Amino acid sequence: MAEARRGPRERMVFSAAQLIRRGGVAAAGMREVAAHADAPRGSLQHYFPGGKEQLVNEAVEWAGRYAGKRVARFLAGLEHPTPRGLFAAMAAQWTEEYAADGFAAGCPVAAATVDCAASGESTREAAATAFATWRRPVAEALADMGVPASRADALATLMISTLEGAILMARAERDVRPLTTVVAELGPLLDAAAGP
Amino acid sequence: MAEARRGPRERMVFSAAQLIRRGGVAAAGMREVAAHADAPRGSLQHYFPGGKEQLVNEAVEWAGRYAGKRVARFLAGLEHPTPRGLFAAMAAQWTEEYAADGFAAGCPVAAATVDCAASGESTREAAATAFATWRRPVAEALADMGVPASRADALATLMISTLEGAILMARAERDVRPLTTVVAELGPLLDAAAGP
DNA sequence: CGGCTACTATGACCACTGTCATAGTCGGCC
DNA sequence: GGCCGACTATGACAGTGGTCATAGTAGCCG
Repeated sequence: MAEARRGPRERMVFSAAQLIRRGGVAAAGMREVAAHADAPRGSLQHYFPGGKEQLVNEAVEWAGRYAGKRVARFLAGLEHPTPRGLFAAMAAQWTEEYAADGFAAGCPVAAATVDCAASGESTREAAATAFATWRRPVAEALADMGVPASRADALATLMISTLEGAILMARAERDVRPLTTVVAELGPLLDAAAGP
Repeated sequence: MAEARRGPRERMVFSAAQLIRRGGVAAAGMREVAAHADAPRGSLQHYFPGGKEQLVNEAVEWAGRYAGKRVARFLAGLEHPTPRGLFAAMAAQWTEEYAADGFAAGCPVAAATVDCAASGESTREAAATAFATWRRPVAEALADMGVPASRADALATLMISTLEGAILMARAERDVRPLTTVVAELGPLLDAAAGP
């Protein structure tokens, strides 16, 4: 965090994602986004002529790219890459954040899906794109670890689904238990899929 | 659905849950809830003096009880109860709804968690209670199927987490693929936990 | 009948939201 | 300098949200 060396436009997208993470799309007001990004309010209509919908969509897509890139970082941090290790690292990012900063925030893609899947078609598409952007590197990593290509994508879907749900339950319970539990329970299945 | 033989109070709680399911808590206006429930607007402040927060909390708790009771129904519908069969039935409820009515709605507990976990402490507690109310019968069912007591609760957490995440992805993609995928992938693990 | 309680009806209030219109500033480039 | 584009600043607007205040109705009880 704490990169002040970005243009105001990117900062606003980032701030939008942060605020959406906390209270959903409706709770992330345009004025608040500008304030959080230390950006002038007048710039919103300049950079995002499509209005809030455009800003939200870019925030969701940004989150998808961020999650996708994190996969490579997680893999680099594992000396002995296994499916279970990757999943544990993905979950650990959340347990660490929750331990450090509390349970205020969740996944912005999930929030946008909940708030906009029925009303905002473009935002729903952005969320679908974000999930795909996230799932692809996971599936590729699984394939590299020996998971048959036919199952890699399915297991990536399983991992992301389970992680998203565990994030939800963890926030509701204010406890990382769901996150640690799903890692422990899903681990053997994931490693078994990577072959002998 | 379509039980008009309930009191206005219960109808409003039900309608609130329905509207929260679609667009989140913020999108479910009080006036809209009353209209959806065919209930007088003036009754809102009479039955829910605690305001919207109380109404939302009751809707979330109602959803938790509903989900918990569904578990018994699913079990009754399985002639040969297995963990996988239960999970498949839970997911099938969603695939069937999505096939019949489209992907407009998700889980109200998830929506309330996303929108209120950071801002509304009482709603967060209601969501935690709802998840617990849902998880308990699942864990008990698993235990009855032969899953060791020590693992039953963990597997129930895994099932609910995975289902919630798959619901999210399915709505985003407008495709039941995530739901069917997680059932197929998680099934063997669940059945293996039920013993030989 | 009077009186009481449960419930309904309706309008007003205030805080906000996203969006727009308009004007202003700054910096480079001819 | 003069011009022009990019960006900023600010106030207004129309709409909507939840909530409150007040008044009204229905039905039962005595």
